[in-house]
Amino acid sequence: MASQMEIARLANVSQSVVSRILGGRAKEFGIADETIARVRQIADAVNYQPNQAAHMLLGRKTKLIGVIIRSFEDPFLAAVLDELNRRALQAGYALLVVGLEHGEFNATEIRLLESYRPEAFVVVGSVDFSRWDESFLRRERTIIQIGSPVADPRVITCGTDEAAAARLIVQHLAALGHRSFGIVGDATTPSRLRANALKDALRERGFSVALPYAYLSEALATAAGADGAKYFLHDADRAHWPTAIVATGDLIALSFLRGIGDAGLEVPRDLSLASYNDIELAALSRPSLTTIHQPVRRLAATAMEMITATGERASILLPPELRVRESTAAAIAG
Amino acid sequence: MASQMEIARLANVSQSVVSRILGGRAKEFGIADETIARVRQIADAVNYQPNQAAHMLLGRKTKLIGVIIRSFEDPFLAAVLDELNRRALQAGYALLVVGLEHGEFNATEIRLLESYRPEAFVVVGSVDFSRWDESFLRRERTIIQIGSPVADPRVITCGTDEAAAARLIVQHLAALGHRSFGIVGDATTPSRLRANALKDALRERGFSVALPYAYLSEALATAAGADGAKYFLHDADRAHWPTAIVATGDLIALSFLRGIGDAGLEVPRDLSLASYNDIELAALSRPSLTTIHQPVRRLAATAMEMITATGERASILLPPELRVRESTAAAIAG
DNA sequence: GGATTCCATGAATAGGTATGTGGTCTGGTC
DNA sequence: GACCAGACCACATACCTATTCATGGAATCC
Repeated sequence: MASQMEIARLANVSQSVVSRILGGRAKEFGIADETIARVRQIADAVNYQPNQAAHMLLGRKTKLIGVIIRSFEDPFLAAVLDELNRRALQAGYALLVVGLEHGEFNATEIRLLESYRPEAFVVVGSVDFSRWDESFLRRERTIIQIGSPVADPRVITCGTDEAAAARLIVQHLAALGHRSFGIVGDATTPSRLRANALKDALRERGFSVALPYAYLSEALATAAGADGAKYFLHDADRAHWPTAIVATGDLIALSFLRGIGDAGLEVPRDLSLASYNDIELAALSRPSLTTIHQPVRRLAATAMEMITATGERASILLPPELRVRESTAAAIAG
Repeated sequence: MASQMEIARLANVSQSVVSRILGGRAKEFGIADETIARVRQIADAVNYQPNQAAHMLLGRKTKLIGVIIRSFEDPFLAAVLDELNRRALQAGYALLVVGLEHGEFNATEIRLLESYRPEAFVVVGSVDFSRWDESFLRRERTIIQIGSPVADPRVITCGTDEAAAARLIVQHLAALGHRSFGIVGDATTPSRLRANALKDALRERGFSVALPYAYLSEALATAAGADGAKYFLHDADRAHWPTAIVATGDLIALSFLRGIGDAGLEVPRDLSLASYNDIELAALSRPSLTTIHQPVRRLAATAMEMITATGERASILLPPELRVRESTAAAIAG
């Protein structure tokens, strides 16, 4: 709380000397050892801490990273945030965090963030940038997005290859003999992206996509899973039932699982279920989930490197990995 | 990015006029309508945003709240953070967030936060303040802790009544005929607090606590649940097995559930399981968890009110609520 | 017409830090 | 005894905004 000025008064030196000592440039300016020791000791005694406001005002680095997260409650995004936090602290950065209401752009929130002049922005999760304010995206400001890549050239993405992920899932399910597929998701951007990638992957292998079985609920996350289960269960025509369902996220899968189970169906006996993200609980549910693993640490680490690095920066796609667990099994003989 | 000075130059007025107009005090100073319009328009054109650094330097409100969270990955704490975020944005505050490594105090991290001079600190989750730096706790700075109350007079707590919660659980299990109890948790502060509260509640009702069955694993969260399951299963003396287990958190309970299930035991047939927090997935697991519900919104809202309010502030204890679900049932006849 | 009041705006300042420039000693050199 | 070189430090400034005080012109009044 004490300023350099106060310390200067107490030490009987000028503020500039204090600045040079505390800034670690004492030797460079040939300040007497005795003075250095005295100032250091006083600074310690009054619990000196640099005033970031003054730094910012001097046009120096703010050592702030603006984090815009789609949701705190999504365990995958939370894991990214956690790793981001770790890396940022190591690099001496503080995180100025804003969660998006309903995952949508909100000018007020972003402006609030901007007024603190963070050095870079990290968008955690997939969001629809097309609705975002041009003035936010336009400037030559580092914006790094972590999650499913969004096709926007103004944003540097650090994510996993969704097309490859979809192919992994489809290939796995096809190898188990599945021929009819369903998709459950919510109305968020990542869900949409994954649903599209899945349809592409299915088409690639010659499977026709029974469209009514691609269901993106208006509800969010866990509610979407329950909603999706209802949707599938209420279909009268059981003959057309898919034998495999892909959820666009583990939370959705877990809630879908519960909904399906409540109706007396069993996974994977009656239905195989795969999903995305590999949150911690995916391995702990019963049945455990076959899901696409996300390299959370590498994603966050890469994003932080991009921020601290100075040179060229380009979007990065990491290869996904499928963790096969209990929720997928051979299709029942038609 | 443009400053008031630049706008002033462009509009051919002094910076003070710009300040008065953009500060919404134009009328108060009787500035000509034409001037107001001109300045407003230019400010808009250059995308003016106030420089928080200058505000801070003027000794004004920083509009920053320092958030210290025990873990991003705990869904309960994440939910609190989410609600805190919502309320803070409404009040025009930004959140400067730091996650604690291993839930422990770290002077460097806190100092980083302090250098931005937040108006208040919110500690999300229960932490052991006794190990914290005196200089952080000493000053007359608002520090509000959300979660299981820690007995530290320097910190204002906003949490649920752990003693009452423990009584609710014990009463519920006792009513189901349970007479032998076990506790599973990890080595974190909230786990310890709850374990102690549970022991007190059991003692109150005259149940002796078989101490070996209060197991606080060194592992964290989900790992602790699996570890706890192993611990109980490896006990040779099945005769002394408790019929009801209380986990100190839903994540621990879910992982314990999986571990117990892998050994062929079924909840609640062979064992009743209760826990704390009522995270979203607690209702979606199979079996769903009987758990203490936390009034997340009220906790966060109350904390924010304490920050914005000016008068006296005192710790608040909210009454807990037990959500009875599938994981608890009548004890097997001894 | 000189004094008074109002109106619209300008100038100056504080706040904490880093840095370029100038100044004051001490001790040594011819 | 005048001069010089280091060694050590102080002064001044910029950064951006809110605010106090001051200024200038125009209109009003007796």
